[in-house]
Amino acid sequence: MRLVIAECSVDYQGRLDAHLPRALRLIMVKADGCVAIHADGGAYKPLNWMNAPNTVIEADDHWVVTNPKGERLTIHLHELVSDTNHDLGLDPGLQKDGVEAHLQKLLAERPWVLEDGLSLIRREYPTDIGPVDLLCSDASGGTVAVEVKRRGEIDGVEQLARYLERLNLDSRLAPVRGMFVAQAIAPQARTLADARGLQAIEVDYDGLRDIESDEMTLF
Amino acid sequence: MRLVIAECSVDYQGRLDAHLPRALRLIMVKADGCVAIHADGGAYKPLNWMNAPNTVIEADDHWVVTNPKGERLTIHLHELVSDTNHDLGLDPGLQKDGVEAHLQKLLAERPWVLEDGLSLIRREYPTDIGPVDLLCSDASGGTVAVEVKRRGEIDGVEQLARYLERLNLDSRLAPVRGMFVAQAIAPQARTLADARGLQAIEVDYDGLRDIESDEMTLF
DNA sequence: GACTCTATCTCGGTA
DNA sequence: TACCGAGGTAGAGTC
Repeated sequence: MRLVIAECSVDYQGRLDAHLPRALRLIMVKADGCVAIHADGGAYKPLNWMNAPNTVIEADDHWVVTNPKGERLTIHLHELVSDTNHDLGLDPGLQKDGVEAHLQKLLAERPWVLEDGLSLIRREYPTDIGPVDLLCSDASGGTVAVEVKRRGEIDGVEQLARYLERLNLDSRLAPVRGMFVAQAIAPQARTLADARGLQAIEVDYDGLRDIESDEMTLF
Repeated sequence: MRLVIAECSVDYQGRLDAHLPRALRLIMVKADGCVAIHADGGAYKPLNWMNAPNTVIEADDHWVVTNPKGERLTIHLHELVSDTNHDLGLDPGLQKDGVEAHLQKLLAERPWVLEDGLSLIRREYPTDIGPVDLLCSDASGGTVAVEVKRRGEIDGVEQLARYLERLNLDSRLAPVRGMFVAQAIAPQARTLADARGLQAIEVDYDGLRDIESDEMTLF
């Protein structure tokens, strides 16, 4: 990773046009070639950047970064303060826990915690407007579409309603009822779910994980 | 801006739990106190971060960054390679051109490019769930609600449908038809627009700008 | 402060 | 590859 501190001005032409007036900034060039221009504030987002894959052409007083999509970043270097380089090697990567994917997986493995007798037909059941998180069948053979969210907001309820509309056009599945599942459901989301005739269920993520680890220790 | 290159491992507990195994990385601390941990690849997004406002407590072999929301980032420093500091000062900021606001302005000035005979009633026409981008009247005196997006996705169609529902409650306007306009419309958004009886129209931003500059040179 | 919507969103998954 | 949805979305504007 190359770190350059320099007085610079920058122009970007690509998905939009943008210009940075002359000022002292950090220019970060990573091993994969991506370039980011940072000011001394404003969270982690750079002022300007160019992602890999790209080509950097370096002249005395300016760099031109281009990519295959035809975007172009031009950095004019007015005064160089510092220029260092460190080989960091490959990163082992981030381990995450507690996101929607994991919650969905936990529920797919034990749908009966949502309702007695519920069993999984398929995860990510496809429709022509996108996949339904879980398609299940209930104790009496009816079909249930389940939308899983980490936080249950109004968007998610609408998403589920859209899917149901589509699924109910399929005579092999109809009638399908909807179940909105989240770790926490906002009051407005619950109200909308009620109005649309959808069940809204809060689940305890840590509780599910405990069930998982209990099941693991059985074997 | 402080730049630390170090062999480190990192833990984040907050909106989710995340862990970074030991490796060589860049730790960037900006003047406003925000912290970002970068690997030598992977675009501009850091592996882990903590935005301002926060508090950094620095011990010999580890840092603890906490914020008022109760999130916590712990950085264990195993081996320090480099530690530098530069005062960059305030940044004059980025100047942008070509975002949704501009596209909306271009269309407001010449709605007839969307449909022959279309004329503007008002931009940002208010409803009780938010403003409609453009409210227009067509050649036969009917009312048209236009939603403008840079990229047309399913959310935008849903947004337009909600506005129409509201507008059609107003007997002075009803019936109002909907027009979904974007530089590029996703297939699923088009499908949903069709199902909702909404027109989906792609417009050429550069073409609109050319018309604008042509009009400018006429005067 | 709360709500809404944009974004050069980024990033991961999948067909 | 293109497309879709999630995100510790962040950030800006409005009420």
